[in-house]
Amino acid sequence: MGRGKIEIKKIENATNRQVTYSKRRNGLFKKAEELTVLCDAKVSLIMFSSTGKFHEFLSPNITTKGFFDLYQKTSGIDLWNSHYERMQENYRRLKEINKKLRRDIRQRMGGDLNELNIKELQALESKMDSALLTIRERKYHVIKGQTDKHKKKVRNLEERHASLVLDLEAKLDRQDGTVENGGYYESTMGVAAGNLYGLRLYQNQQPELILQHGTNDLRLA
Amino acid sequence: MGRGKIEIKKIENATNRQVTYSKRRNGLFKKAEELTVLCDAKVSLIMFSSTGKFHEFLSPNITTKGFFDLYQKTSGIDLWNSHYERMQENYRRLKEINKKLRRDIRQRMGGDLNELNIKELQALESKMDSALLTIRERKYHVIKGQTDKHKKKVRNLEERHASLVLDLEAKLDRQDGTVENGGYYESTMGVAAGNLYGLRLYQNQQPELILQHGTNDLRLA
DNA sequence: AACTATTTATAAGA
DNA sequence: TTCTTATAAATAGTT
Repeated sequence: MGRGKIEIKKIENATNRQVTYSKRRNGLFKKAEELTVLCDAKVSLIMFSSTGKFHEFLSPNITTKGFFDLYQKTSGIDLWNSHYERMQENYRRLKEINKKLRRDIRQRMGGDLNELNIKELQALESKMDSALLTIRERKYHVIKGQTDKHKKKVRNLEERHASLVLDLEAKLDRQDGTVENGGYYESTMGVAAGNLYGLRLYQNQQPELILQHGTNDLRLA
Repeated sequence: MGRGKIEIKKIENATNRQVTYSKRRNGLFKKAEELTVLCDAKVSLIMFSSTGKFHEFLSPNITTKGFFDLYQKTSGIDLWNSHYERMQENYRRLKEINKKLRRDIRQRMGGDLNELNIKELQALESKMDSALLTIRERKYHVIKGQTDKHKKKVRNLEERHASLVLDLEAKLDRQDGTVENGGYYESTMGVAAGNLYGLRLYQNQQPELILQHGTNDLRLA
């Protein structure tokens, strides 16, 4: 249909080919649409030119996805289930492993033991026993660590208190004050000093301080 | 293009519509193929008639799947990735659970304990302890079951042996033989009877039989 | 992109 | 369905 008849074979002239592609593409689309309307049909027409450009016609009231689903259902041709299969296989395997892990844990928690024979029971008991040992060791290790930390803290506090006491004593020394004439002493140092001495008494350490309390020599031995 | 011009709207007469569909479908296929050849294009043409029948044209050297892949890549339209996503999400979740289960087991085996604080360690120890108790109980239960079974077996054997002994005694009785003149007795019953008596001695049960051995009265009391 | 001679598709009828 | 054929539509080559 044209000025001359043409042979149906690839058009070698690229420009010519491109023009023919454009003309015939429109013709095809027009016919596809006419068929859709005239015959109430569903048509999907997708084309890629030799240069890679893509054009598509799709009957209205349907998506390309819907069309492909319909295509698969009607033709029985599988387009992408094969893509699934590896993942499905992996999923299945993972599920199986999961099941085994769960059973293992259940048994380690004392459930599902009916499945085990005497030998397996003994093995499980032995494993649990040694694991329990390790856990206990670890627990004691952690407890000891915490205790040591606390001890260190206490020791540190003690040292700081001792140094405060020294300061206090030095101050009292410089004032040449006595406990007996202590109006000033009581009012300025009262509670703090009381606590400090209280601490010393409670700790029952370095009692010399207390014993020398009555004298003016408050230095530590 | 025909005897008369037609309006492009749905053909109401079903037969007519079917005929037109058939004719135009062929025309479309022919044009699609010509385009493929003339312009070196890739064409996918899929049609469903109003009656649901499906026909397809596809340029050679490509599969429908390959075509759809190309379509997705070129158009950016996702046809089935969404199908993947749910499964991928499930897979991811399962993997996460799996990881947790493994860690749990490792900890129950005495590994990875550094991750646990003192409270968690104590909880784990307590759980393990009670589980171990259950396992031990189960083990003893199984052992007891086996022992009982063995005991029953032994008792059964004993009974059968006792009945054999009775038979033997009855036979000896009928022969009016004594153990002392026992040439015949020794040769026929020797080893078996010896074992039977041996068993009885070992069991230290019903000693009457042994005590009455010297007499002719071998019946049990 | 438009023109148009010609080929091709197809509507209606058989 | 298929064939026929008059006619509409598509388009090859040209401008």
